Amino acid sequence: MPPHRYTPALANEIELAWQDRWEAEGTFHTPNPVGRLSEGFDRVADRPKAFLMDMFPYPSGAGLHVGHPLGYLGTDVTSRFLRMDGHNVLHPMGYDAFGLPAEQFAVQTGQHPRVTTEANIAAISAQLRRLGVDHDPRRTFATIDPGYYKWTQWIFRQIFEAWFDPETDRARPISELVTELDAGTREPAEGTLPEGRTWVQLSDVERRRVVDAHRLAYLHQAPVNWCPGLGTVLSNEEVTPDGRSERGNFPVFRRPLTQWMMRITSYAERLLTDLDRLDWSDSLKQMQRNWIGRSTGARVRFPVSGETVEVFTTRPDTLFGATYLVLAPEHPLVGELTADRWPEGTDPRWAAGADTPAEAVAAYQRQASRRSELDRQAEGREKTGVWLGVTARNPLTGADLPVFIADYVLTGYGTGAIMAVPGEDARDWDFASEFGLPVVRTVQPPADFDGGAYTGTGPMINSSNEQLSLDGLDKAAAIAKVTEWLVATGAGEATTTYKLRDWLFSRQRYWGEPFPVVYATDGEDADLPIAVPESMLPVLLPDVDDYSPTTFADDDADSQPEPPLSRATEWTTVELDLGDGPRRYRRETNTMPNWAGSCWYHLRYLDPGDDERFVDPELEAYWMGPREPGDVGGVDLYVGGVEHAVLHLLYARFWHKVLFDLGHVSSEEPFRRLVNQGYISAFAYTDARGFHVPAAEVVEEGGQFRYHGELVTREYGKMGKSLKNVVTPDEMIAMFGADTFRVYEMSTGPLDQSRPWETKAAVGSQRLLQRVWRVVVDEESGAARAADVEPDDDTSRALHRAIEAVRDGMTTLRFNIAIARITELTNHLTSACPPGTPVPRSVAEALVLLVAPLAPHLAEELWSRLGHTGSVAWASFPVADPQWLVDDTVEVAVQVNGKVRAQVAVPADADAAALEAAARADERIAGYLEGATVRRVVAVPGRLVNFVLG
RNA sequence: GCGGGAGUGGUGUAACGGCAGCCACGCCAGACUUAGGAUCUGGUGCCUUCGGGCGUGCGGGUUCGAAUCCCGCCUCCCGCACCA
Repeated sequence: MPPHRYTPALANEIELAWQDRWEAEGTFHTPNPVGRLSEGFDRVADRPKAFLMDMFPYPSGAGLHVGHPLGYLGTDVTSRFLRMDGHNVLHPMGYDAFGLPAEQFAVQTGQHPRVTTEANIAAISAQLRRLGVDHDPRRTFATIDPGYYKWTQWIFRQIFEAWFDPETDRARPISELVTELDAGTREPAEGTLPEGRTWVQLSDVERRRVVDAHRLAYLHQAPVNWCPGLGTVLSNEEVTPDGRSERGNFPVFRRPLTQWMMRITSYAERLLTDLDRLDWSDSLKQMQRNWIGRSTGARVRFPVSGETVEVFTTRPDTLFGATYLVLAPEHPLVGELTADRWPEGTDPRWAAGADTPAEAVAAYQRQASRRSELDRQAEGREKTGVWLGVTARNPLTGADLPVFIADYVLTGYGTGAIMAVPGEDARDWDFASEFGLPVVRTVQPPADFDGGAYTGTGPMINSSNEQLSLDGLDKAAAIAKVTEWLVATGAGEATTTYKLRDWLFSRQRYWGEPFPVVYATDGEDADLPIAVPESMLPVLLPDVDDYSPTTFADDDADSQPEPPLSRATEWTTVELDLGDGPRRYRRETNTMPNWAGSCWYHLRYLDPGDDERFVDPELEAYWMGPREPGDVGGVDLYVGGVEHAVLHLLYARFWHKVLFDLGHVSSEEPFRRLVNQGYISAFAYTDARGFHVPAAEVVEEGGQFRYHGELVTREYGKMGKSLKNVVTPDEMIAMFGADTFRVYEMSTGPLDQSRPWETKAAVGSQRLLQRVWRVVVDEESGAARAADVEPDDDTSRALHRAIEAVRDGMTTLRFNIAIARITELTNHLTSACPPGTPVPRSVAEALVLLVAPLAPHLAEELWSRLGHTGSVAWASFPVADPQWLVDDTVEVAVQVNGKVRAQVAVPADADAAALEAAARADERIAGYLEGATVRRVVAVPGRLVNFVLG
């Protein structure tokens, strides 16, 4: 073997040396325009900025497999490209380190979660460094750092001390609400005043309750997802569709409990409409739209025995067809409406075998609360419910409508009550069939319609009386007309509703951010939260002996949450002076959910050491501010997995908008452009018993797969320990070096595409880098082959075409294209400049610059062997000379009736007439045209000629 | 059920509406070698009577021209799902 060949051993040597040098020289220190990190800013002051970010990892003990770095490498290549192309690039990395896995590990081992978490962070950080990523090491942090979560608590305080003003459609400080309430210029929001009282009549404590009910972060007793198996409550987003916990797969029950909530629903409309201003994939936007779930329709009020039941419907046009009402079992009016006894002749199906309506209702409510969502599904969609023993009056027809409760109506969506129209709604039809309720069709189904609920379109029928006629109208016209009637008679109005619910924000866990909240220990205000003053932040997480929340039997729905912090008794009670003298308080013992820390970390990268502010407004404006009026601003490229499509991304957008409203940031959105990287999947193999065998030891023989000679079955799926198919970056680096690993990982497809892993295919990337090396370095002597000679025209054309295509691939995140064009150029140079001949310096240098973002260590080494002393990371990326992008002559296809019959060479600037003449001159084409009638000639300069024969 | 996306060689993929399969893996052959999981060179969609013919899931349409645009099917992937 030649002494100076680019082998894996040499690659490793080069890589380690350059990684040390980058660190020592601070090559990837990104200067801020002002403040602590501004040293060196003059070097980049005239550059445009680019802020690139990855979704930061959770430091689990398992470390990284080859799938994890895909996105990190995508941003790294982009970051390096943009730096070379004249941007001031910010590409930081941090760790999302609070959360369940670390806590569970702590519970098992008795070791503090901080210890294991920090060890895991160190391990992953070393793995990332070995990949050669260009993160600014000064900007890294973890969400568990007190210097970070101090500001998470500070932001919570901002949200707590704010309310949403529906008139201006934005959050405002709560003090402004109090001022307006005191001045009488604003009425408290609906439902926040005690019955029959006004603001001026209230005591101080009563006023505090009213104000608290307006806050964006508020305590609320409501049905929540209680998971006895985990000993904690969960957000809707953390519960799977079959009613189990996303983590641990335990049953989840709906239980009324007092918990912290965040009023994200106030932002539903803005979260929805601002999606249009973002550069995100359509599918991702659609997922958020579906989650927000906007529906337009009407509220309609139905009188029921002295009360009013308000329903939400998207089909007010079918009001003539409403034949009964259904309330959710948890609806607040159920108790009041329930009749004392069953009327004569009550249908036994409606009474469910109970002696009185109250008994039937109580039994049904109990059953509904205990039934997990899973049970509901297991029973299919069979409709159940009971009658309350009362009827409502249809405001339009005056008809009596029996009022039921049933669990197919959900509390928390719309008004938690519906008008049932069995003729046009499948669920209502099923219920009506089950309970023998009448059906009135109000939309004419087509002649061949074979029964059931008709949900299609058609002219209105059976919809007329002395008050109103909708007959013959189409859906839109009928909705408009009936809505007008509802408003005129006071029976309802048009409205919009959302599927999005407020965000359940407290958890009964140890390993999370403590709330900066205390309560008085006695008095009538003892249940009212008080925010800990800014000066007392952070509220540090205390040490405890036992990290586990009290858990219960999976199915113990009646159990009560007992957070671990409630056992830290010397922490939970505290004497503070909050302005009115020292007083004893008890601390909030819930902690924040895992999502809190990731809601704002993009802002903290701008200067994680700032102890005065959560972010310097000047830095925020520079790195994230809008580029022109109306621009949303935000991170320029955010890359991460699609699994965060609704949870993290919705929460982070919400927090960012609150901070925007309160004037703390100038950007309206956190992430301007977002790309979901694909997944790397892998083959796994099972033996005859169905057990997984080590994938690395399986060999293919004639289309069959064998493990130690034994026939095995191939499966395709995730990479995982249990499937015995994990490949780690460390293994790849040992086998090939980090640069080969990077190039291979980037060469297998566009960044957003999923792809299968195939370790042995990486030799292709290895060969490419070896050829690049050989073009620049003489393998025998180790000397650079570059010489000051002019490249020939073919080489210049190959070079400049490659430059153009590589730039395109880099900006569109299609690194596979960039690598393919680099390969073509390299292959050209390999044959144009065989060993022993000189390589034009301008071409060799350009090649090194082209590969630098992809294989940075190799590029640094070659750049220095070419005589440069500075880092290639800061060299200028080549720009294509347009002169070399066009050929003097081009080969043009000649078609006859759309089929290619010949190639002719013509000058590149030949016009249509010249093209046609050249084509006709071709012998073969002349043969085709002879004796035929040419009906039409299409000649596209530079592309082709097509003769259409008659 | 509703919504979104995708179907191209044995594999990963590439093609401003303009010569389908760039670049790789694999495979075949050769060179250099004591050897090769090294390196280099060439070949590799299918059929063929060697003229050519057929090929981008299937069927239609628009167009001089369709992998690409439109319509209808089929298959696969993802998300949501009793949301009134």
